[in-house]
Amino acid sequence: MKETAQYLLALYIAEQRRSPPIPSGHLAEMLDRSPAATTEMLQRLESEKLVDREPYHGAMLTETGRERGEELHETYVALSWFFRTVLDLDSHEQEAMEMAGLMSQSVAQRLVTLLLDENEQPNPSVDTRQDNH
Amino acid sequence: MKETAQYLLALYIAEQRRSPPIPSGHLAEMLDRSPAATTEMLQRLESEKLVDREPYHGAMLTETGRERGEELHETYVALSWFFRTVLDLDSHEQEAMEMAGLMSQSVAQRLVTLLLDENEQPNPSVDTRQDNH
DNA sequence: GCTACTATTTAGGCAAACCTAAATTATAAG
DNA sequence: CTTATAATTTAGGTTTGCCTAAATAGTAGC
Repeated sequence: MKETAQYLLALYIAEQRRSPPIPSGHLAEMLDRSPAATTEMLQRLESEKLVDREPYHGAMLTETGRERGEELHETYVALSWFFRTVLDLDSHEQEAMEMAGLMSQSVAQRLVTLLLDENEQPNPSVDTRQDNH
Repeated sequence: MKETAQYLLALYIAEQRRSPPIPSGHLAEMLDRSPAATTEMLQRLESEKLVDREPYHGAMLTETGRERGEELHETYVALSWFFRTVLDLDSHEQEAMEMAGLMSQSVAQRLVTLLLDENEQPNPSVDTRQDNH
């Protein structure tokens, strides 16, 4: 039941870029899964009242699903920032998406706080990149 | 095939504290799994030549298994340090064990490097704890 | 408004990990 | 040395998440 998070996050992100409902094929591509796997997972999420589905057209987050998706997105952004700025690693957005759903609430929350603090009063020594501008 | 890492790491840690072979029941307790699940996983690891098993007595890492276990342990230590010192979270060793096996090589490696750098020339502003001594 | 094409869903199967209960093996006590 | 107890393994089953192939629904061109 951990993989569900990835679909919620992908759906959340997709809904920011195009208007719902999001075709299952689009999610399948984002997550590198078969269309069939995506349909199946969306049905599971629907039964958990996290998404609304319009068969053959697409899916969209319910209110509850959007709340969860937003949390995941915050964590995802914080993780991406951490990978890029602290660990000096590019192109790790996919891993950030995967990990966002695997961390405990407390770790996720502290990580988000860390990013916010860092944006408020930047601390150059935290940014380990060679050339940060 | 991601859960296997946890057993390797637990076995690696157990082997530091007591002499091999490590009874499956001991691993089961460390990982909060049933004895049956542990036996099954050890058999799988054995078929992958990562552990040697002595039925009804216990298991020990092979050379290959120990290499992998050591990597996982480094990552685990770095993660524990990160949780405690950067995120100011205690009692997250269990989560560190779980996550150690889920991260990519590159992220794990950078995290370990970060810890080593930090030990060489400590940077107080990275340690976000209120009272660190 | 058909028809051909594309996208989605359904059907059927598989592998990884887990569990409980039953069987087996090891061990400790008398 | 035998037996009772404790630990481990085997047997049988479940859930999650994935896949391919077949069926179905939607859509665009004529």
